[in-house]
Amino acid sequence: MGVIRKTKSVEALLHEFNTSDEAISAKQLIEQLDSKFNKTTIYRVLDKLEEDGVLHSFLGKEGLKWYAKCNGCSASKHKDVHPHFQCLKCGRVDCLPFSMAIPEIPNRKVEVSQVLIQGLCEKCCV
Amino acid sequence: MGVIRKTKSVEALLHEFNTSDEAISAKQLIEQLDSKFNKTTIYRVLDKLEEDGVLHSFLGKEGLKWYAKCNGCSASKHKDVHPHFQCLKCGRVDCLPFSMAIPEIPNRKVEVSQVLIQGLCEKCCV
DNA sequence: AAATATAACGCAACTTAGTTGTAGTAACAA
DNA sequence: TTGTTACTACAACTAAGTTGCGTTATATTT
Ligand SMILES: [Mn+2]
Ligand SMILES: [Mn+2]
Ligand SMILES: [Zn+2]
Ligand SMILES: [Zn+2]
Repeated sequence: MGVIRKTKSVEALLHEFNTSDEAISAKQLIEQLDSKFNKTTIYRVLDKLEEDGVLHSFLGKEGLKWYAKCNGCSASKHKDVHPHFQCLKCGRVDCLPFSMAIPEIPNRKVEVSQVLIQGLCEKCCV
Repeated sequence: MGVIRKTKSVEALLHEFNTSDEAISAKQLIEQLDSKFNKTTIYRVLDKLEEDGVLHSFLGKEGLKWYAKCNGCSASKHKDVHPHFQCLKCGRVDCLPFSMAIPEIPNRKVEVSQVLIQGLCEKCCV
């Protein structure tokens, strides 16, 4: 962790991610914590937590930014790469606990890949 | 909604996609055709062409909307599903001509999936 | 060829996720 | 307790994309 102070907003955000296993969108966090923190603060803390390897981010269905806890990442190395799943009915998003093989592509150098699978989640399936 | 008239904007947009094999972002089309058509028109024609199975859309790196030609799709069935590649250096995007197997996920019903691979393109690789 | 119906157009105003600049405040180490 | 500066709130901004509406162009009918 680089230089990050234990401020109220940092603790509130970490609390959100520690009391849920799902991903949370920046939008949702801003709504939830609206009375307590300014949206700018939330965006900046999220940035910082990502830099420090505490969270990772990705884009969901409508191009919104989502965040989720990292497992075993650090400021210097983000190694926790995996696909994400978004429910088309309730909108919830979570990290899928496996990795997908990315094929080599002729004449191109693959560096990252992001996979977003969409469908019905456990709760909406039944 | 099959009723589409052969207007100047429709022809101009189709021309863009017929003279290039790459995907093109809405943003780029608006810039390119700025002197000829209003951006609202461009967005609406792109919508229409997608509905009609002429184009398909997806989100790129920064959440921008990209479009590319469909192969063998129709208004009733979009069957042309494949990953996309975006170059981290020049920003260009194209369709990858193969399909990726999406794993089944326990207790979930997979419906769609979008894969965006990022790295260096053919031109930027050397 | 003219009249008609309506799809498509341009424009301006709007929406909204996310960003930027800045002056004041609070965390933490000295 | 004091000093440094990371962090915060606020307001103003950015930019991709959307919406409403009066006008224009395309295709169809007469
Ligand atoms: Mn994840
Ligand atoms: Mn494609
Ligand atoms: Zn669901
Ligand atoms: Zn390139």
